[in-house]
Amino acid sequence: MRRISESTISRLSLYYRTLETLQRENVTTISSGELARSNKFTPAQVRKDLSFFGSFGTRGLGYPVSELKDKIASILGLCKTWNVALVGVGNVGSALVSYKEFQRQGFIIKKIFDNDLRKIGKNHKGILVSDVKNLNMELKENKIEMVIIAVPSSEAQKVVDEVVGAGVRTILNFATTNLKVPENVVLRSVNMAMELEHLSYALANQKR
Amino acid sequence: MRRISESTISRLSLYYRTLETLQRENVTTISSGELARSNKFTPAQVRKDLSFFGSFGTRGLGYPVSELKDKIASILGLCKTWNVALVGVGNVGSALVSYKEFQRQGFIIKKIFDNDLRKIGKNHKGILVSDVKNLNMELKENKIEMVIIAVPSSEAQKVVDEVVGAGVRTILNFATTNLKVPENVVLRSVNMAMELEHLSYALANQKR
DNA sequence: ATACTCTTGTGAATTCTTTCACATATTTTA
DNA sequence: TAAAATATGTGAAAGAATTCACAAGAGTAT
Repeated sequence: MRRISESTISRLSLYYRTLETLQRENVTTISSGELARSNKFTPAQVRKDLSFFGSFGTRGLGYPVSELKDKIASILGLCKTWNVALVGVGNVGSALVSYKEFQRQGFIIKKIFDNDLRKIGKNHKGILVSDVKNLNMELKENKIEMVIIAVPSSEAQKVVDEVVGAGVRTILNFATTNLKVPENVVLRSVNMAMELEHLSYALANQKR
Repeated sequence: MRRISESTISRLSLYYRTLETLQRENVTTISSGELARSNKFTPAQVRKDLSFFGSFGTRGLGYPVSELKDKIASILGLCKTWNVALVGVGNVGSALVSYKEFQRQGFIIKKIFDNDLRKIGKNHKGILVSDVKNLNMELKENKIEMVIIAVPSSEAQKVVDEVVGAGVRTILNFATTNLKVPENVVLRSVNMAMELEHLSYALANQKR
C-alpha cells in the first residue's frame, strides 16, 4: 500500500469526530459533500482519502455513518489499547493523567516516572510514581509501547535517548525543544510555542 | 508577495528555536546545511524558506545567527505584543494563564471571562474574571486582537460566534470540536485527540 | 421495466511543495 | 593578488497533494 500522508491521517481524525456527532444525532448516511462541508474540505478530497483504505460508500447514496466511523476507528488504531508510560509529573504531566480523552482513545497509563524524591513511591491518581532511574528496565518489563515526555526541556533529550534505548518506538513530547530520534521512531511534539507563532504571523500579516 | 505556506511558517518556528540555542552558545554564523541538519530538513529547503522573505545570508559564509533570529522574529510578528482575552477558566484555562511562553511571545492576557458566578468578580493570577455576558462589549473596549477558547466543547461554537461578531479575527481553540468561522478569521486548534490519533495510527501500522 | 437522479470511486489534470543544480558572490589560503 | 573553497539564492525539475471530471453503480419514481 502506498504511504499515507500525514494530512490524510489528520483529516481522518476530523471525519471521525464529525461522524461521532452525526451518530449521536441518529443520522445514518452521509455524502462526501456533506462530510466535506462540515470541515471545509472538498468532496473529492474526502473520497480520495477514504479510497486509500477501501470503498466504504454506496453510489447514489453516500456512506453509512456508523460503519464508516468504525472503519476509521480501525484504520486509526482506536480499537486497540496501548500501554503508555508518563515521564515527568509536573504541571503538564499531572494534567495528562486526568485527561479523559487519553483513556477514551485506548491509551492506558501503566507507569509514571519522576526524578523528584518527594514524588517517588507516592500514588498519583491511583498510579505509583517510580524512580526514573529504573526507566529502561521498567519500560521493558511492562511492555510499554508509547512514552509521554513531560519533563523540562533540558532533560528531554536524555530521557528520549533512554526510552529509545529501551526499544520504545512511539513518543509524545511536550517539551519545547528539538528532539533527535532515530529514523524508525515516531515522535510527535505538542508544541504550543509553534501554534502561537502561527497565530502571531497571522496577526502580524492580516489585511486591515 | 506569493502566499506563504503553513509548512514554511512551521519551519521558521523551528529555525527560530535553533537560532536561540546557537545564540546562547555564542555561535555567530550558521550555514543552511547546519541549520537543516539540526531539524532534519534539506539545505535547499532552508534557503528557499528564507528566500521568500529576502536574502539574509552571505555567500561563502552562511547566515549571521543573531540577525537572522531577529529577522525571523519580525516575520513571525514576535516583536510586537498582542492583546489577548481568555474565555473559560477551567483546567486548561488556568494552566494557560500561568504559561510563561505566552508572555514571552508577546501575548498579553488582558481579560478573562467565565460564566461561573463563583469565579466572576474574583482575581485569577492578578486578572479580574469578567462575566462572559459582557464579552462583546469588553472585547471591543479593550481592543482585544486574539481570543483563547478554553470552554467545554458544547459551548465553544457559541463563544466563537460572539467573538467573531465582536470583530476578533484570530482565535486559539482548545475545545475538541469542529468550529466554524468565516473565511477571514484565523482559527488554530490545539487538538490533543488528533495528536493521539496520529500516534495511534503509527502504533497500529508500525512494521514489526 | 425504464428513465432519471444521485453519489461514489478513480484516472488524469492541476496546483502546490520540495529538491536539484548551478551561476554568483564572498572568504580563505597560499 | 590569484586560485581554491565554500555557501547563498534561485530558476527549473521532480515529486506530492489536491481537484477535476466522468464512467459506473445504486436507489427512486413512474
